[in-house]
Amino acid sequence: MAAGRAFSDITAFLRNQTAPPTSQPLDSLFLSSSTAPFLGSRSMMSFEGEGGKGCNGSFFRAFDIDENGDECMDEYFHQPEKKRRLSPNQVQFLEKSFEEENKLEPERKTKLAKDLGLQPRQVAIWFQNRRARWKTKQLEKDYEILHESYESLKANYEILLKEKDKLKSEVAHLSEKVLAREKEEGQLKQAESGTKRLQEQDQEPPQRPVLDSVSEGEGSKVSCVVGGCKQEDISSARSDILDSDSPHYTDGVHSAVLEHGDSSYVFEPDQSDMSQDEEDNLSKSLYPSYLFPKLEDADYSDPTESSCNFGFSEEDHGLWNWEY
DNA sequence: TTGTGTTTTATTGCCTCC
DNA sequence: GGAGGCAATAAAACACAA
Repeated sequence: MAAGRAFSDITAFLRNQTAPPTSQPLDSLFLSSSTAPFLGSRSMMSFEGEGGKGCNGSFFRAFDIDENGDECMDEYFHQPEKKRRLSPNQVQFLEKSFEEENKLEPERKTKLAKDLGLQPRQVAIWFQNRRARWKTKQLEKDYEILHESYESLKANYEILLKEKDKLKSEVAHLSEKVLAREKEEGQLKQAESGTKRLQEQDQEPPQRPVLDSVSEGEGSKVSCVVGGCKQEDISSARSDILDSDSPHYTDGVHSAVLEHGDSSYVFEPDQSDMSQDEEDNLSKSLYPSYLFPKLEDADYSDPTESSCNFGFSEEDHGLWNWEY
């Protein structure tokens, strides 16, 4: 490498240049305290001569001219201090060293300074600034990672928020249906009690035991009046009423709900206006276990025996067991 | 060429550690 | 108390558009 060769040649040259007796006063300047103007950086000009844009070659010119007299050199070294950038080769060398270890022990500092023809303080400053740049970069990286993580969490949060809203509106919709059902049941009971009263009025005075009339074959309607209504009669009556405006009530699910008689347990998704996909989605999104703890407590082992099966078929029960 | 923004080198002041 | 590290800052060097 020509540049590398030039670099080592110039380094050697510089090391020699600081030695001559004529530069003896300069050495004392180079070794001056940190508070004094630092002139050691002038040695760097030689590196910039390899192609550095900032090079004005004044160092060498100064020495060339120096042969003609001391005034020129004095003039050069008394001009205001100017910063000199390190050459690409010096920077490369320092970078490699930094990669190995970003802290600088005194021995390493001295060695680096010697190898590069720099003042140990310059090497220390370079490492100091390099650590600062590394820290800044690291902070930027950390920020980037955190930002990505934040964006991801935000996206998830928004999805969950939408899902929550959807569930909320479904719950509201279903609550409305439950209320409507309760209202219908109330009307039904009113109608039944009205019928009872009418039938009681039609009865003869209770001179004979009621059971006699049964034995006389009055029919099941009479026995219903005395012993309380038979379940099937009531159920069929309810079905008659409800079926008139709710055709889908005739399926097993809804009739079972009615048989249970406790409307507070009624939970009936109206799937009549949904496609199969929507039903599937609803099944997964609508019935998370935490929403309906009562259902969680119910025994689904035998839907026909359980008083808390809510009229759902066995395949329906599967919907309640999915993990949210 | 010049104005302006960025990068690099160097200083200063403060803090911690031995 | 001195050495060394760090943050903040100054200032020179550099890049680049107009």
